[in-house]
Amino acid sequence: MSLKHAILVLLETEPGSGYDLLKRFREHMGYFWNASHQQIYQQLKWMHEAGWLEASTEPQQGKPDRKVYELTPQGHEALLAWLAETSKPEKINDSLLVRLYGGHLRDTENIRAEMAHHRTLYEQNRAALLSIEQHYLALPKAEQQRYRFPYLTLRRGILSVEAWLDWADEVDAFLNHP
Amino acid sequence: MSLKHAILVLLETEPGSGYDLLKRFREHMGYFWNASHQQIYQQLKWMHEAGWLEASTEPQQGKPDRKVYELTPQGHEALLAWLAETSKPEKINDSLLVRLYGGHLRDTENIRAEMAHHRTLYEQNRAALLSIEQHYLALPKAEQQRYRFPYLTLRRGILSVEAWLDWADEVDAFLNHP
DNA sequence: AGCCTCATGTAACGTGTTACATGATTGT
DNA sequence: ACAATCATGTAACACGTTACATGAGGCT
Repeated sequence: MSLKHAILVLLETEPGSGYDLLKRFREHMGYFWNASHQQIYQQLKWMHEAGWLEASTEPQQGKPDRKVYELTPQGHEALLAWLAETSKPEKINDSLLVRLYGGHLRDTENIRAEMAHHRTLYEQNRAALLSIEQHYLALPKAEQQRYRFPYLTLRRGILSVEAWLDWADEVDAFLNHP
Repeated sequence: MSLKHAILVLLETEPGSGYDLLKRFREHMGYFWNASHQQIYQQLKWMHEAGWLEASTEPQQGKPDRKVYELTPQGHEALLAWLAETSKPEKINDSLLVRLYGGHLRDTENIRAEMAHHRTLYEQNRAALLSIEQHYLALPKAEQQRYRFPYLTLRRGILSVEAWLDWADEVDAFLNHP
């Protein structure tokens, strides 16, 4: 619900530019957070104006300047306050399920194709997550300890994708024996 | 991503008022779609103006008038066109995971309490879904056939909640043996 | 007396998407 | 030649949330 705070969590660990954040979201949080670059720049601008972030411009050769942001004490406080809040469960709005709910209005082949397409994406996703997990499990104990919280979120990604694929098997079985 | 089309799916089966739709979302689609009454009224207004819906006012005694909507041929067409579109996987933005990712900035007790709170909600949810499933499985074959697509979405809800609870067990084990 | 359900809506704000805009460097 | 990556942003629009507003009837 709050991209602002997701950005704060990332910047707390290490300062970075909008572009850096985009990559960090994709690399480390892809299975539970998604944001476009436009939105990241908008939120950075807002937080900068609100005094949560400090910006410094790093000139580069042959590339546009990098605008590196880091937390101010106010930004740190805003993050801690948010982390202490009581959270609500996520709102789920899954259009694939709406589309399936209305399956009687569709051609079965169309549904099968849609499921197959999504399955491919989920399978690729699962492979990527499992390989990240192998990488984590190969780390020495001390390193594992450092990344224990991100690892828990990775496990969520894995269990989540596997549950989707199990469900997809059920759907396929259903479509094939109506 | 499209409340408009979720509403169209519901109204295609049976005409209804904004208030009816709110209840239908809660009763039949709660595990994959959520909308507030304000938003439903806004979208109904938009779709009425766009010619997707026709409205008729039913006066009632001692209660405000009901404004019942049903699909126009254009609305039907819009729905079929949407169902035929290629869909993208849902965007996931799960703030609980952002909060856990930043767990090193938090008190462990605080995390445990948050997890326990969410667990209670998910367990209640699971119980509700399993009871709906029992009800479905007790129906005669012909009725089961009629509700086969909604049943598939129900299965998604069940597998999804169970996967969350499995993950919560892992998190608890982790927090207790750090 | 106070809360829940029925039943509708507006206004302001916050969040997210799509399209547009620029421009150098590196790889195929 | 063409696409990708690096790096930044604005503008318009779509979608969603919170707060406000009204008013009857039933339950505890």
